[in-house]
Amino acid sequence: MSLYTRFTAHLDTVLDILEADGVLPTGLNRKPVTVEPPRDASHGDLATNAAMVLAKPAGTNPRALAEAIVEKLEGLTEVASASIAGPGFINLTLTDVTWRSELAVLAEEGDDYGRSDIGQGVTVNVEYVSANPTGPMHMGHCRGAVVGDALATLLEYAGHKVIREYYINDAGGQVDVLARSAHLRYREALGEAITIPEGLYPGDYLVLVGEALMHDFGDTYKDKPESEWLGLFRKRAVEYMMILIREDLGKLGIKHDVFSSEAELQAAGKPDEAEAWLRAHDLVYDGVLEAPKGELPDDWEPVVLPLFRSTKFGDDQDRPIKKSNGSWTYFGADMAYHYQKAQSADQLIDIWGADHAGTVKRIQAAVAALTEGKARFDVKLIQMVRLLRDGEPVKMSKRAGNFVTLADVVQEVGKDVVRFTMLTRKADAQMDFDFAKVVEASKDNPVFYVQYAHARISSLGRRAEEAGIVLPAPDLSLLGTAELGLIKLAAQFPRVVEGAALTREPHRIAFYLNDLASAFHGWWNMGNDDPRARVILADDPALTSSRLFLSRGIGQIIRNGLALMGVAALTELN
RNA sequence: GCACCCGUAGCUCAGCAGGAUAGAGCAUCAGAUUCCUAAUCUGAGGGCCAUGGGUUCGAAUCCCGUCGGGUGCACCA
Repeated sequence: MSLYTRFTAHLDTVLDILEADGVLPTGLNRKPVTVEPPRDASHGDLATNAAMVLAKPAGTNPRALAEAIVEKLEGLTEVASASIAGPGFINLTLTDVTWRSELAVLAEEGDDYGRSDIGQGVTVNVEYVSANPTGPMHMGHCRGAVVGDALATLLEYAGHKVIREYYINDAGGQVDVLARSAHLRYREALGEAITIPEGLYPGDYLVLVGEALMHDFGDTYKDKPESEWLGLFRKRAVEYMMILIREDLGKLGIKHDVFSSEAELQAAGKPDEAEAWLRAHDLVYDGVLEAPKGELPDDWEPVVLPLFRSTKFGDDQDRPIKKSNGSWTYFGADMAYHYQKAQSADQLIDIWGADHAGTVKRIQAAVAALTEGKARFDVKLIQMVRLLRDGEPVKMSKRAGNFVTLADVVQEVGKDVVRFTMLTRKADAQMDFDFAKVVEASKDNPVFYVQYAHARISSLGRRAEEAGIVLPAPDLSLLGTAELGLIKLAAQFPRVVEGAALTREPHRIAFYLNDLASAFHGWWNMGNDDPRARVILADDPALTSSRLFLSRGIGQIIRNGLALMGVAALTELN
């Protein structure tokens, strides 16, 4: 239990007592009551707004209530002092012993320091990546992949059951194009000279697929009409693409639990089931869409389509679930897919590129309809990443097939750098990824800065050994003011993890680690001005041992934080 | 025309489950290196949190309008 959680419980007990004493009426809503570190450290270690938010419903004034609460809180052994400030804040200062013992807790819990059960075992399905199976992964997919994966890890750490899922879009027109492109490469593998026409995928990665297909089928389908091979080639080419994609994901350290196929979903009749249910509830009807506002497409004509009443759930327009040729729209299938996911999870999260922002409302409407409002469902939009090389945008053309692949980037800068960097911005803010900057060894680069702190800590252990200092058991009472400051920041880690999990914002971990690293570097550098402030003091094994203990604690937190981000901690820099 | 996202220091961005005097890095200026890795650190200046209202004891944070930027707008995925 984190220190903050513990004090929330303490405060709760105090409020119970005040209720029993008749100072507070029973049944007050305590939800707005918070226990947090104050922004300004001079206000103490913890602050609560309890008196302010409860005074009004209790029919008393904040100061009087605060006094009653303070009186009880002062009785706690962990509290050094409690005071009332401003409009009714209660500020607590904890004893040094309390903080020092938190350091012992950290050492004791190790890799689990920061783990919590706030998720209460609720199952969350996180669907991320879901790149079309028509080619290798490129950098456009990267950020969503990392954010989704880190979020999944974070939720697990916070006590959720997590299903990591990938939706294979293998039923649309683009996989026909893939099949035709693969067939062309197949003919090429059989010795034919080919030219790639406009509209087919030109990428080199299909050469291998063509060769594989040649091994699979010999020349059986070389000159056959499309109708004889299209379905088969589609299926086989998608399989090969998924092997490629899994490999790419593996390079980023990402492994999904479930891969769901859109084609299989349709073959199993899931969209039909969803449609039938929705029709029975008058949520699907046959109708004609209004002409789109703004510029009218050339080929627009009114047609009757089965429409889902997404307007009933806040969308601007009802949405077709089938095309005029009778096949399912992407939305029609996706709707059924989300319904299927909701069968095995309490909550759903989709990680999407921001270019799909326009379709969020309809899928949320569909989930609300099909689960009758029971499943929490969030769509997290991931903004674009601009690739730069020394400040200049990297030119890419998907049509020419020369997009920057994820594998190339991982190869160039490394998995850990890619993952960390992708988490140094809030997901819904655009970001730049500069090949030069992300590997720069300077404090401008948080990836490096955090790793450097960890490397320094690791070096301390080695140094102490080399110096041959015989270390006694650490005596935490030797740690002074500067060390306590570091401990207080370290003790916030569990709170940061909880906050990141609740708001589903994994980037908070990266920012916290940067702050922690900064505090550590500052502490370390005190040793430059004052040699007595160094960690390793050959003539003072007791102090050395205590400071090493603290350093290791900081190192532990950096490792825990990095682990949540899927990044390995470095023990030395090269 | 409509919807969504964004607007915080000169620049890049945190902070937004409402909390006290709005933070960090870069850049600028002034300092620290016989050093446990200075690949670092210390300090200073720099803000009508786009704007106008509203809710609240309290708003950068929540709600509405306006302005500015980005994205997407029929049976593409």
